[in-house]
Amino acid sequence: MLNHKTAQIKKIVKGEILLKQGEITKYGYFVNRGCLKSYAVDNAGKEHIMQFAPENWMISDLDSFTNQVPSLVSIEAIEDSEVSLISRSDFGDFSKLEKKTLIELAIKSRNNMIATNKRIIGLLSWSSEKRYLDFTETYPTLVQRLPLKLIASYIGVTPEYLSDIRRKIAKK
Amino acid sequence: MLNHKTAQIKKIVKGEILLKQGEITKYGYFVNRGCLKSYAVDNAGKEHIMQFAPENWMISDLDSFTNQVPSLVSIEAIEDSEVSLISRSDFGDFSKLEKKTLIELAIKSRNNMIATNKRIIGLLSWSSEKRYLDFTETYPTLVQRLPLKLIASYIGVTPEYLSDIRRKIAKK
DNA sequence: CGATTTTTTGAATCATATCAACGTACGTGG
DNA sequence: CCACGTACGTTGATATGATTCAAAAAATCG
Repeated sequence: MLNHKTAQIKKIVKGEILLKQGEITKYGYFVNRGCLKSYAVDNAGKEHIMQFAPENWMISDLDSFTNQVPSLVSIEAIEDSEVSLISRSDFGDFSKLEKKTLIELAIKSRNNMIATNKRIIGLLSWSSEKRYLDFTETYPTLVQRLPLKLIASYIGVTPEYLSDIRRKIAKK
Repeated sequence: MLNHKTAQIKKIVKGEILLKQGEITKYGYFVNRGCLKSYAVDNAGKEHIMQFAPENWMISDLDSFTNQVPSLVSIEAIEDSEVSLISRSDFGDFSKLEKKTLIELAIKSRNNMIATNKRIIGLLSWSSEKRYLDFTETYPTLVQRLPLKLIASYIGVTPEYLSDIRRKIAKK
């Protein structure tokens, strides 16, 4: 979809921060290697993960990228990674894109929207155990790859409680 | 964006159900008049509202519409309404759409995605009071128009608890 | 008006968070 | 290859935000 050949590439180490909550972002990031996360920090200083982006995923604060407003999230590498930078000049104005690109974009957006809608339904109406089980089914490779505390943050519970959930599941 | 002039129109009364959770949907709905909701019912029989769709909004289960899988939500009129039906033959295949339509779609999808992302951040990291206050700022007209219990369901609390929240806010 | 729905109130209970302590695994430098 | 430090995971005790249930009060509607 994006012209990765000409895109600017950046290598980052685990822990490196590409965007800080409250800043206005210039870029979206396409992950070539490694894994990033986007997360919001609440008033109590706790981190809540919005998205994981392993290989071939894009990550950004879409509102900040599109409308140049302060970002609601920070973006940070959770592994040593390599990303392609997506700039507003390449991608901010849809009318410059080819029809073929727009169709690809529409399909990806739709799939993304479906997954995101499901996440909202899960947060509203599923038990935390069910949210965890759904995560393991939807992202089996991430379950292996990520520490428990990050998964806990993504599904909306504390690490301690996810530990309880796992124990209860194991007992069955 | 959609060809509303030729679209099939349907009038429905308050309480009428256009899609039942678990069914495969044929249509998306564009609301000309009135207001609909989409909602999931959990194991305990409780209703959780995914989306409100007042005038000029579209509502559907996108996964069910696109992939012909069972819907995770039901769609129901919360006021007497009039909707235009959007069918898969009109809208299922992006390559049939004109470039201009694709651009409009991309913009609407992006705005929708921004709002949806914000909702997830809210559910993960905001207090229920903050979620309510954000709702009143984001959808001031709906606050007037909708009963408290529906707003409670949307922000993810019980009506009783939203009543408490309102009292606490009023005291300040 | 009366009937139905919505909102409020209060008490008991539950799911999950918090905090602190301990055990475990891991990675890096010596 | 070992030892140490740091990050991660588990456990249990206690605290809290939110739900549940029941009932009364208020608003809405035919």
